[in-house]
Amino acid sequence: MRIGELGRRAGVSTRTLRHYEELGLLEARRRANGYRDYDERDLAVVAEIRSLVDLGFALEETRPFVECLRAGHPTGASCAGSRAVQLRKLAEVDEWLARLHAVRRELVAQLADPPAPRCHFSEEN
Amino acid sequence: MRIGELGRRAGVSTRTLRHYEELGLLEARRRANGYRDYDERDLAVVAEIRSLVDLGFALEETRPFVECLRAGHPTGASCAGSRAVQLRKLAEVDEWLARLHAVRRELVAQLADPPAPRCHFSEEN
DNA sequence: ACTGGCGTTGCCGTCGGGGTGAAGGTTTAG
DNA sequence: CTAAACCTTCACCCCGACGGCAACGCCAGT
Repeated sequence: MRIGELGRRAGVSTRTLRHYEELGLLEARRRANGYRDYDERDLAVVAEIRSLVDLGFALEETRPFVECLRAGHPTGASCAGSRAVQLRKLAEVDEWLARLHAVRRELVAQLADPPAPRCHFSEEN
Repeated sequence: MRIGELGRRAGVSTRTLRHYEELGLLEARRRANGYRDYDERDLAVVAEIRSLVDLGFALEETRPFVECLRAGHPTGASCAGSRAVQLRKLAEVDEWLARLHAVRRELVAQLADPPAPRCHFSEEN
Protein backbone atom coordinates (compact mmCIF):
# COMPACT_ATOMS: atom_id res chain seq x y z
CA MET A 1 0.00 0.00 0.00
CA ARG A 2 1.10 3.57 -0.51
CA ILE A 3 1.70 6.21 2.10
CA GLY A 4 -1.76 7.73 1.96
CA GLU A 5 -3.51 4.49 2.70
CA LEU A 6 -1.11 3.61 5.49
CA GLY A 7 -1.74 7.02 7.02
CA ARG A 8 -5.50 6.59 6.85
CA ARG A 9 -5.37 3.11 8.32
CA ALA A 10 -2.98 4.06 11.09
CA GLY A 11 -4.69 7.33 11.84
CA VAL A 12 -1.68 9.55 11.25
CA SER A 13 -0.74 12.04 8.57
CA THR A 14 1.58 11.18 5.69
CA ARG A 15 3.84 13.89 6.99
CA THR A 16 4.13 12.00 10.25
CA LEU A 17 4.99 8.78 8.46
CA ARG A 18 7.81 10.50 6.60
CA HIS A 19 8.93 11.90 9.90
CA TYR A 20 9.12 8.40 11.40
CA GLU A 21 11.12 7.35 8.39
CA GLU A 22 13.58 10.19 8.93
CA LEU A 23 14.04 8.92 12.46
CA GLY A 24 14.65 5.42 11.14
CA LEU A 25 11.57 4.00 12.83
CA LEU A 26 9.82 3.14 9.59
CA GLU A 27 11.37 1.74 6.45
CA ALA A 28 9.73 1.74 3.06
CA ARG A 29 10.41 -0.25 -0.03
CA ARG A 30 10.15 1.84 -3.15
CA ARG A 31 8.24 1.21 -6.31
CA ALA A 32 9.70 1.86 -9.73
CA ASN A 33 8.19 5.34 -9.71
CA GLY A 34 9.72 6.23 -6.37
CA TYR A 35 6.54 5.88 -4.32
CA ARG A 36 6.85 4.29 -0.88
CA ASP A 37 5.36 0.83 -0.62
CA TYR A 38 4.19 -0.59 2.70
CA ASP A 39 2.74 -3.86 3.92
CA GLU A 40 0.82 -5.05 6.97
CA ARG A 41 3.92 -5.32 9.08
CA ASP A 42 4.59 -1.64 8.55
CA LEU A 43 1.08 -0.94 9.74
CA ALA A 44 1.81 -2.98 12.86
CA VAL A 45 4.94 -0.94 13.41
CA VAL A 46 3.06 2.34 13.22
CA ALA A 47 0.34 1.00 15.49
CA GLU A 48 2.99 -0.05 18.00
CA ILE A 49 4.56 3.40 17.89
CA ARG A 50 1.23 5.14 18.38
CA SER A 51 0.15 3.02 21.31
CA LEU A 52 3.47 3.55 23.05
CA VAL A 53 3.43 7.28 22.39
CA ASP A 54 -0.08 7.44 23.80
CA LEU A 55 1.27 5.81 26.94
CA GLY A 56 3.82 8.59 27.24
CA PHE A 57 6.83 7.07 25.53
CA ALA A 58 9.05 9.33 23.47
CA LEU A 59 9.53 8.34 19.84
CA GLU A 60 13.12 7.39 20.55
CA GLU A 61 11.97 5.06 23.29
CA THR A 62 9.80 3.15 20.85
CA ARG A 63 12.83 2.13 18.82
CA PRO A 64 13.54 -1.15 20.66
CA PHE A 65 9.90 -2.16 20.24
CA VAL A 66 10.00 -1.37 16.55
CA GLU A 67 13.21 -3.31 16.03
CA CYS A 68 11.75 -6.21 17.98
CA LEU A 69 8.69 -6.26 15.76
CA ARG A 70 10.80 -6.06 12.64
CA ALA A 71 12.92 -8.93 13.88
CA GLY A 72 9.80 -11.03 13.56
CA HIS A 73 8.68 -11.20 17.16
CA PRO A 74 4.95 -11.37 17.77
CA THR A 75 4.84 -8.16 19.79
CA GLY A 76 7.19 -5.25 20.21
CA ALA A 77 7.50 -6.02 23.89
CA SER A 78 8.94 -9.50 23.39
CA CYS A 79 12.56 -8.43 23.52
CA ALA A 80 14.90 -7.60 26.36
CA GLY A 81 15.54 -4.10 25.06
CA SER A 82 11.85 -3.28 25.13
CA ARG A 83 11.53 -4.69 28.63
CA ALA A 84 14.33 -2.45 29.80
CA VAL A 85 12.59 0.60 28.40
CA GLN A 86 9.33 -0.45 30.03
CA LEU A 87 11.06 -0.79 33.38
CA ARG A 88 12.68 2.62 33.02
CA LYS A 89 9.30 4.08 32.16
CA LEU A 90 7.72 2.47 35.15
CA ALA A 91 10.36 4.02 37.38
CA GLU A 92 9.76 7.41 35.77
CA VAL A 93 6.04 7.11 36.29
CA ASP A 94 6.54 6.19 39.93
CA GLU A 95 8.79 9.19 40.39
CA TRP A 96 6.16 11.45 38.90
CA LEU A 97 3.49 9.91 41.04
CA ALA A 98 5.52 10.55 44.16
CA ARG A 99 6.12 14.16 43.20
CA LEU A 100 2.51 14.77 42.34
CA HIS A 101 1.35 13.22 45.58
CA ALA A 102 3.66 15.57 47.45
CA VAL A 103 2.35 18.56 45.52
CA ARG A 104 -1.18 17.45 46.20
CA ARG A 105 -0.53 17.18 49.92
CA GLU A 106 0.91 20.68 49.92
CA LEU A 107 -2.03 22.11 48.00
CA VAL A 108 -4.57 20.46 50.24
CA ALA A 109 -2.73 21.71 53.29
CA GLN A 110 -2.78 25.28 52.01
CA LEU A 111 -6.45 25.06 51.14
CA ALA A 112 -7.41 23.51 54.45
CA ASP A 113 -5.58 26.19 56.38
CA PRO A 114 -7.21 29.56 55.66
CA PRO A 115 -4.57 32.14 56.48
CA ALA A 116 -7.00 34.69 57.95
CA PRO A 117 -10.11 32.78 58.89
CA ARG A 118 -11.46 35.34 61.30
CA CYS A 119 -11.15 38.39 59.07
CA HIS A 120 -14.04 38.49 56.66
CA PHE A 121 -12.73 41.56 54.92
CA SER A 122 -9.52 39.94 53.79
CA GLU A 123 -11.40 37.75 51.34
CA GLU A 124 -12.54 40.60 49.17
CA ASN A 125 -9.76 40.99 46.66
CA MET B 1 18.18 47.28 47.58
CA ARG B 2 19.33 46.92 43.99
CA ILE B 3 18.57 44.11 41.59
CA GLY B 4 21.74 42.13 42.28
CA GLU B 5 21.09 41.91 45.98
CA LEU B 6 17.45 40.96 45.48
CA GLY B 7 18.54 38.23 43.11
CA ARG B 8 21.05 36.86 45.58
CA ARG B 9 18.62 36.94 48.48
CA ALA B 10 15.83 35.37 46.45
CA GLY B 11 18.06 32.85 44.76
CA VAL B 12 17.28 33.88 41.21
CA SER B 13 19.21 35.64 38.46
CA THR B 14 18.82 39.31 37.69
CA ARG B 15 17.64 38.23 34.26
CA THR B 16 14.81 36.37 35.92
CA LEU B 17 13.81 39.42 37.94
CA ARG B 18 13.67 41.57 34.82
CA HIS B 19 11.61 38.86 33.21
CA TYR B 20 9.11 38.96 36.07
CA GLU B 21 8.96 42.71 35.65
CA GLU B 22 8.21 42.36 31.94
CA LEU B 23 5.32 40.13 32.89
CA GLY B 24 4.11 42.69 35.39
CA LEU B 25 4.67 40.42 38.37
CA LEU B 26 7.32 42.60 39.92
CA GLU B 27 7.38 46.37 40.02
CA ALA B 28 10.43 48.44 40.80
CA ARG B 29 10.80 51.98 41.92
CA ARG B 30 13.68 53.73 40.17
CA ARG B 31 16.52 55.69 41.65
CA ALA B 32 17.71 58.95 40.15
CA ASN B 33 20.27 57.08 38.06
CA GLY B 34 17.71 54.68 36.64
CA TYR B 35 18.63 51.71 38.84
CA ARG B 36 15.77 49.56 40.09
CA ASP B 37 15.16 49.85 43.83
CA TYR B 38 13.49 47.08 45.82
CA ASP B 39 12.35 46.58 49.41
CA GLU B 40 11.45 43.64 51.62
CA ARG B 41 7.96 43.38 50.21
CA ASP B 42 9.41 42.80 46.78
CA LEU B 43 11.52 40.02 48.22
CA ALA B 44 8.36 38.48 49.63
CA VAL B 45 6.76 38.69 46.19
CA VAL B 46 9.66 36.89 44.55
CA ALA B 47 9.68 34.27 47.29
CA GLU B 48 5.97 33.71 46.75
CA ILE B 49 6.49 33.32 43.01
CA ARG B 50 9.32 30.84 43.48
CA SER B 51 7.49 28.65 45.96
CA LEU B 52 4.47 28.49 43.66
CA VAL B 53 6.57 27.76 40.61
CA ASP B 54 8.30 25.00 42.53
CA LEU B 55 4.88 23.53 43.19
CA GLY B 56 4.22 23.47 39.47
CA PHE B 57 2.36 26.75 38.95
CA ALA B 58 2.97 28.65 35.75
CA LEU B 59 4.19 32.21 36.17
CA GLU B 60 0.86 33.55 34.96
CA GLU B 61 -0.89 31.55 37.64
CA THR B 62 1.09 33.26 40.35
CA ARG B 63 -0.38 36.63 39.41
CA PRO B 64 -3.36 36.51 41.79
CA PHE B 65 -1.06 35.61 44.65
CA VAL B 66 1.28 38.44 43.81
CA GLU B 67 -1.55 40.95 43.58
CA CYS B 68 -2.92 39.66 46.86
CA LEU B 69 0.41 40.16 48.55
CA ARG B 70 0.77 43.62 47.09
CA ALA B 71 -2.70 44.51 48.31
CA GLY B 72 -1.31 44.14 51.81
CA HIS B 73 -2.60 40.71 52.70
CA PRO B 74 -0.43 38.60 55.00
CA THR B 75 0.00 35.80 52.46
CA GLY B 76 -0.55 35.49 48.75
CA ALA B 77 -3.15 32.80 49.33
CA SER B 78 -5.44 35.05 51.37
CA CYS B 79 -7.58 36.15 48.45
CA ALA B 80 -10.39 34.53 46.56
CA GLY B 81 -8.53 34.71 43.25
CA SER B 82 -5.63 32.76 44.66
CA ARG B 83 -7.95 30.17 46.13
CA ALA B 84 -9.55 29.68 42.75
CA VAL B 85 -6.18 29.05 41.16
CA GLN B 86 -5.27 26.63 43.93
CA LEU B 87 -8.47 24.70 43.33
CA ARG B 88 -7.86 24.57 39.59
CA LYS B 89 -4.36 23.33 40.25
CA LEU B 90 -5.61 20.66 42.59
CA ALA B 91 -8.00 19.46 39.90
CA GLU B 92 -5.18 19.41 37.37
CA VAL B 93 -2.98 17.44 39.71
CA ASP B 94 -5.76 14.95 40.33
CA GLU B 95 -6.24 14.55 36.61
CA TRP B 96 -2.56 13.86 36.13
CA LEU B 97 -2.56 11.41 38.99
CA ALA B 98 -5.44 9.51 37.42
CA ARG B 99 -3.72 9.38 34.05
CA LEU B 100 -0.44 8.28 35.54
CA HIS B 101 -2.13 5.60 37.56
CA ALA B 102 -3.74 4.30 34.38
CA VAL B 103 -0.41 4.32 32.56
CA ARG B 104 1.17 2.55 35.47
CA ARG B 105 -1.47 -0.14 35.46
CA GLU B 106 -0.94 -0.66 31.74
CA LEU B 107 2.83 -0.88 32.12
CA VAL B 108 2.62 -3.33 34.98
CA ALA B 109 0.16 -5.44 33.03
CA GLN B 110 2.49 -5.60 30.05
CA LEU B 111 5.45 -6.44 32.23
CA ALA B 112 3.59 -9.09 34.19
CA ASP B 113 2.38 -10.74 31.02
CA PRO B 114 5.36 -12.01 29.02
CA PRO B 115 4.10 -12.31 25.47
CA ALA B 116 6.07 -15.47 24.68
CA PRO B 117 6.91 -17.05 28.02
CA ARG B 118 7.55 -20.52 26.69
CA CYS B 119 9.93 -19.54 23.92
CA HIS B 120 13.36 -18.88 25.34
CA PHE B 121 14.76 -17.88 22.00
CA SER B 122 12.47 -14.94 21.55
CA GLU B 123 14.23 -13.06 24.31
CA GLU B 124 17.47 -12.74 22.47
CA ASN B 125 17.14 -9.54 20.50
C1' DA C 1 42.27 58.39 35.06
C1' DC C 2 41.47 53.80 35.03
C1' DT C 3 39.60 49.46 36.22
C1' DG C 4 36.12 46.42 37.67
C1' DG C 5 31.79 45.51 38.87
C1' DC C 6 27.59 46.81 39.03
C1' DG C 7 23.47 48.63 36.35
C1' DT C 8 20.51 49.71 31.87
C1' DT C 9 17.88 48.38 27.28
C1' DG C 10 16.84 45.39 23.47
C1' DC C 11 16.73 41.50 20.86
C1' DC C 12 17.76 36.91 19.43
C1' DG C 13 18.82 32.00 21.04
C1' DT C 14 17.67 27.81 23.47
C1' DC C 15 15.55 23.68 25.04
C1' DG C 16 12.56 19.40 23.86
C1' DG C 17 9.46 16.94 21.14
C1' DG C 18 6.67 16.07 17.46
C1' DG C 19 5.58 17.36 14.15
C1' DT C 20 3.52 21.09 10.15
C1' DG C 21 3.76 24.02 5.80
C1' DA C 22 5.04 25.57 1.39
C1' DA C 23 7.22 25.32 -2.93
C1' DG C 24 7.84 23.01 -6.97
C1' DG C 25 7.88 18.92 -9.43
C1' DT C 26 6.05 13.97 -11.21
C1' DT C 27 2.66 10.25 -11.46
C1' DT C 28 -1.64 8.20 -11.40
C1' DA C 29 -6.71 7.64 -11.43
C1' DG C 30 -10.96 8.63 -13.56
C1' DC D 1 -7.31 16.55 -19.36
C1' DT D 2 -7.48 17.45 -14.65
C1' DA D 3 -7.40 16.67 -9.95
C1' DA D 4 -5.60 14.06 -6.47
C1' DA D 5 -1.89 11.80 -4.66
C1' DC D 6 2.82 11.31 -4.52
C1' DC D 7 7.85 12.91 -4.46
C1' DT D 8 11.81 16.03 -2.48
C1' DT D 9 13.95 19.73 0.41
C1' DC D 10 13.99 23.40 3.48
C1' DA D 11 12.27 25.81 6.92
C1' DC D 12 9.32 26.85 10.58
C1' DC D 13 6.36 26.43 14.74
C1' DC D 14 4.56 25.71 19.41
C1' DC D 15 5.31 26.50 24.50
C1' DG D 16 7.45 28.79 28.73
C1' DA D 17 11.05 30.61 31.27
C1' DC D 18 14.61 32.29 30.89
C1' DG D 19 20.11 32.75 28.95
C1' DG D 20 23.37 35.42 26.53
C1' DC D 21 25.20 39.04 24.13
C1' DA D 22 25.88 43.79 22.55
C1' DA D 23 26.63 48.29 23.68
C1' DC D 24 26.09 51.41 26.63
C1' DG D 25 25.84 54.28 31.64
C1' DC D 26 27.12 54.74 36.67
C1' DC D 27 30.18 54.66 40.56
C1' DA D 28 33.75 53.14 44.17
C1' DG D 29 38.41 52.18 45.04
C1' DT D 30 43.40 53.00 44.16
